Amino acid sequence: MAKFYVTTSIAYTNAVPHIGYAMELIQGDVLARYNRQQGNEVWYLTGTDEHGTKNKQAAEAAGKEPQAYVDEMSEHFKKLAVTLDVATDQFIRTSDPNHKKACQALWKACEKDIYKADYEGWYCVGCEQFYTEIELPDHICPIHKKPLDKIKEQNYFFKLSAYTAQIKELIQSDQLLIRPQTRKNEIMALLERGLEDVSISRDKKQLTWGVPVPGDEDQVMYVWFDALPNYITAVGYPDGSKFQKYWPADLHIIGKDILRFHAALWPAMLLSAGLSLPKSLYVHGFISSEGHKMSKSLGNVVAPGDVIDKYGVDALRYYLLREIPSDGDGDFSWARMESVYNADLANDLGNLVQRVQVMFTKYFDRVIGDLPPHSHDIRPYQEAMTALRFDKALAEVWLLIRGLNQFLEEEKPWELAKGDKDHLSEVLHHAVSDLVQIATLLMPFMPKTAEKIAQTFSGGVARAEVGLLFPKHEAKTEAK
RNA sequence: CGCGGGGUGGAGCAGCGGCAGCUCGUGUGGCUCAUAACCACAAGGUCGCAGGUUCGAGUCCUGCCCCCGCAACCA
Repeated sequence: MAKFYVTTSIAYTNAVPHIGYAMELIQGDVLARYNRQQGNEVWYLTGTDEHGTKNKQAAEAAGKEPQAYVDEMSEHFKKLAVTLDVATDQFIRTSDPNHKKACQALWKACEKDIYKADYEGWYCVGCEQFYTEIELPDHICPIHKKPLDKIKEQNYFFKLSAYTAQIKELIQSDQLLIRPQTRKNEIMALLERGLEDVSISRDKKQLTWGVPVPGDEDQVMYVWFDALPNYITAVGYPDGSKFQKYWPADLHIIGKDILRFHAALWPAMLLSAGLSLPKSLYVHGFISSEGHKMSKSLGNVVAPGDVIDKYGVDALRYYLLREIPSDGDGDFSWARMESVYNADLANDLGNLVQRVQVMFTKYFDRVIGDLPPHSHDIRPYQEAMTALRFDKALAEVWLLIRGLNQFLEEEKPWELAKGDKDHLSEVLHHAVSDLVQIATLLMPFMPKTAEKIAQTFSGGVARAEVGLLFPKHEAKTEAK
């Protein structure tokens, strides 16, 4: 039995969860469930990133103490996972005392690559944050409309530059596998230019809400140096037994915006500390809404809960996994959601399950009995899963679903029912066998739906009481 | 010359050197087991523009136009 340790990125708690984080959680869940199904020993980790200036500001804006604020925000993310039917094994919070202690241990393990130097930057007192020359060339804070101060302070730096060659080699050779390929290319281009040392701490005057640098009370860790280690502190770094068992992670699921942290800084930290590197990164894209970047001012931000209320959890999962390309950016639109729900879920799949169930009920008084073996070659599905192409895997399942609808059309069981009962039985048993196989393939993607299909034909009996999988949406609206 | 993604029938996408394909929508027909569902057929594309390579180019090369992200603490 192999182990499979998969993580999502940890969500930043300065805002409520949106659909992008939901997608990441769901993608992780698909892989976790798929691996459990294969008999692997899975550890699926997610959590929240709770330190840093922005969290502190968000807390102040909400009139709360930072800890109270992140406690509350973290709950939103935990609840989202439950709502989405995402079965995580662990939820880590970077404000956990254990995490902080382990971060400090990692800092010490990296100490040979840490040195003190002057950091100079443009600082906004209002934001409590540094901006780069490139971000704000005019040195005016866009939020506070005030000139930035040029501040010079002593910080700790990490010798990231020293690891450029080594990391380049590890990524090039796929020892640290980055998928999709285009993201690997992107990071290789960055490595080609060379990595620069990075500041990994802030003066406590600028950043109070974070993990103290061990042995220096005046300095607090830069949030990434505290966030990235969650993947090892969660499982018990430095000396927990789970750490021995699960590290290195098999896969980190991340968004494209944080690729460089995971493909450069994180590996360098691990190398410095003498630890193994994660085996692979999977980088998903962004979701736009109605063709535009989601933004509050445009009013097109999609809350996962709204979609679930209208269409149900599995429909949201299906949309995010099938309609958003697994290797790039995608778009969410309500019209498309409606279309996908009706066409793929209600008409193709839901109706198919229903018609087979009804025929057993009508023609055989519900009795199914034993089933013939599954008949379909699922290698294309498996290949898509291995390649992390959730969209393609689902497309393969839908080929089976459409194929079964066609099969019924060709065999015309409703006509066989008038005479050839033997052949009728054969045809319908084949149909149920197919549906059970389809349910198995769908399980990682839509666990509730898969379960319902299995139940509909469980115990050798067709069970009408399980009900429709995806009631037509018009009906649902009228019922409200 | 900052980096990257993209422009293919009404809509959303696949194809990435060899007869332009899929889903939705539309039209016609079939069927009646089914959630007015399912199945078949059809209409609809000078594959962003201009050059080039090739026996042959959405597919490779060059230039241009247009959209969309990112630019080192927004998944």
